Amino acid sequence: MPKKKADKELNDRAQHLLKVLVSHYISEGLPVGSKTLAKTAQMDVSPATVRNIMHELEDLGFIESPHTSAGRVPTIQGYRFFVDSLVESHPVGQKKLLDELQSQLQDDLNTHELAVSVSEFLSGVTKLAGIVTLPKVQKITLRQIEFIPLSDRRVLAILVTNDEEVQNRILNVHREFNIDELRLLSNYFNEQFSGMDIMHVREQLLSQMQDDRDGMNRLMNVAIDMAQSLFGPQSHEEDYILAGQSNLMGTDRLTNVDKLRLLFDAFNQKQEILNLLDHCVNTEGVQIFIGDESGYRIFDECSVVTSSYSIGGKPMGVLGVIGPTRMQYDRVIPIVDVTAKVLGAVLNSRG
Amino acid sequence: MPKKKADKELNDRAQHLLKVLVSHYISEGLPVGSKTLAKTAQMDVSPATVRNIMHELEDLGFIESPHTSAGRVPTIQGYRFFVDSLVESHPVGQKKLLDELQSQLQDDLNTHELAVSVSEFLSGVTKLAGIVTLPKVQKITLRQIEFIPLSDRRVLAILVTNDEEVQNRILNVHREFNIDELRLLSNYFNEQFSGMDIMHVREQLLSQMQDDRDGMNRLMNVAIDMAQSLFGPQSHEEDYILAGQSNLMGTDRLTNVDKLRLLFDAFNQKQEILNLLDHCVNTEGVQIFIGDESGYRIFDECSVVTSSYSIGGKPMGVLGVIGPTRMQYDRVIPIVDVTAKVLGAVLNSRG
DNA sequence: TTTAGCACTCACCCTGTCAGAGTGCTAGGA
DNA sequence: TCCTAGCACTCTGACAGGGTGAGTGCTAAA
Repeated sequence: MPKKKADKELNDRAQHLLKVLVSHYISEGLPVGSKTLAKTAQMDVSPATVRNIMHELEDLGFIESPHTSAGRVPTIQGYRFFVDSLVESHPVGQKKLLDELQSQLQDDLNTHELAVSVSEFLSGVTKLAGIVTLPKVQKITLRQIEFIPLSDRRVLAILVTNDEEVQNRILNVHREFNIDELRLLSNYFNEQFSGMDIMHVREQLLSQMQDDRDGMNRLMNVAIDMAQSLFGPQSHEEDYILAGQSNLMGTDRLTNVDKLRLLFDAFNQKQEILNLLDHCVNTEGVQIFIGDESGYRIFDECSVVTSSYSIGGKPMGVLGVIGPTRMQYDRVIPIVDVTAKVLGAVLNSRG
Repeated sequence: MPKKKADKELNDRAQHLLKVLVSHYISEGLPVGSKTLAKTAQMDVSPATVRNIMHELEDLGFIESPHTSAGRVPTIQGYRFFVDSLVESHPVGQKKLLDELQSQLQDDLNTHELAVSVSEFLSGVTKLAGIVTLPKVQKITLRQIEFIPLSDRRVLAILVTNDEEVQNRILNVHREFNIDELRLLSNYFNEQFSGMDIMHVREQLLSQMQDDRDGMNRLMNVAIDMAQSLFGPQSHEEDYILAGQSNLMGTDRLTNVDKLRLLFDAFNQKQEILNLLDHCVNTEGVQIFIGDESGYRIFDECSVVTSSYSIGGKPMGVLGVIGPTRMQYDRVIPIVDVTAKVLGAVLNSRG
């Protein structure tokens, strides 16, 4: 039985102390000293012993002292250990939580409104910033299409997809079309493609393009011309819903105005945040980025807790919360987890 | 010639000193003392004289001292005087500004995108928060309408109005309609009402309701049923566009986290801000609220500079900036003014 | 009416002191 | 070999005291 400390391993006692320390620091926000820790840990060891162990923990990089004679504070690695050791720690209260969320999600919300509700729920219940990406609907079923002529060789296309979602796009076309031509065209589209997956529509139209175009009727030619821009990849104007940003103000060391400002600017520009969230979408379960683990400097002092939600077993989007590194992970993690499942369920039930 | 000071009036010298004091405070951010003021004002008077006048100004409530021996700081009333005395002060640089703005406003922006651009322009050029309300289009011309059946006795109505704006509404109807019925209905609507003002459509339909319904055909009856919910007052989901909120962080005394937080919460809830902006919409020219003049506590430490913009001579919306009380009014006011005019012009040119 | 001078008042900065908390180290005990 | 008690040391934060500088109010003279 090798009692000699393995360089990267912690014995049970050290692990326990580390957990207690992180937990204590999270709740109090002050560096934790050996005396306090010895008392809190309920282990019947003296502060001196605790000091020795803390020294070890510091050597291993789990904790650090802000200065010579303050207590110790968890490092990112320390938080990481703490978080990883939280396995289904607080499943309590989830039932109540679930009810609360369900009651907020009324039936007649569209997807966007649903995301807003969920984001506000997350932010409200965690007192952090909530974030919900709109579902990346990969399977878009075309239901109906209408064309309306605008001035200047532009045509407004209205796509009704997936029962209730409506998309409007303006197409620049090479000549004027009158109403009757466009009606013919929309009839053609609706007859040929209604109920089909939008990707299929595109592929089909494009493959026909390979064939001899002269052999086709005029309508078909126009349809092909339009297909590219009509069914091409779309850019949502709003890709995620953020709520409760102001909860991040004045929390902890985020009082630092410059940091906060960077963060808020990032929220507005969205791109960096989206990159991070995109990475999460295909990961099962709750994912946690602590401090700069995310690889984005903006989140230096923050942690991001996310979970992807699924429709029909396929992950379609991400939700989560953003808060200071020193957040109540034991509470937040199950909340994010359950919320993702509820949102998935709601979206599923709509077929 | 009454040289005795009228209780509420300031002689030229005092006015000048007040202006210089405010201006100096705005640029430096520090309380202004008598010596500094005497030097800056270029009036060839001694600091002692200046002190006497400052005392007067303090009695009249234009300035105040933060504590016994700091210089003086403008009160809200002082700012108000300063601002009111700025008549067309800095018309310079407007040409350049105008060009810059024009170049940013590309032709193919829809109204929403236009508002975003303008808001970002305002925030970028003033380094404050920019705000633009979406035009309150009172004259909505119906161009085309389509109905699409959804499940559960619901019908999706798509209204194309004013050439390019598209609105989607879900109607709860009393029975199922099939596609053909709905097509008949939309044909009826399009034939009868296309090109008409939407208010007229509603009135006309409602007035017909007074008549004997039994005497009408079935289609007409359905149309009347739908009219109420279809053409009723709508609620925009996004009523104004805010940009550069983060510019408000760390400015001056807004470092106060709680204040800032209140402000950001107000931005999110929108209602209070909208109330304020609504008051401005029917006012000609630039309007300025300094500190709590707006009547909203959230803006205690802020000033709001707005101007309404018009389409066809009728004010349709409001734009402006929000910043700390100590902002460069002489620069900001003409910017807001010109921007409103440009936006109006752009919207007008679209007919 | 203006100016110069003077005494006074604060806010701010720097310094020193002190208590409290926490540590590292060492020596003794289990 | 591990744990513990004790001791000396360090650092922070709060507090008090003194000096400085900017600014004021008042008064008396020009």
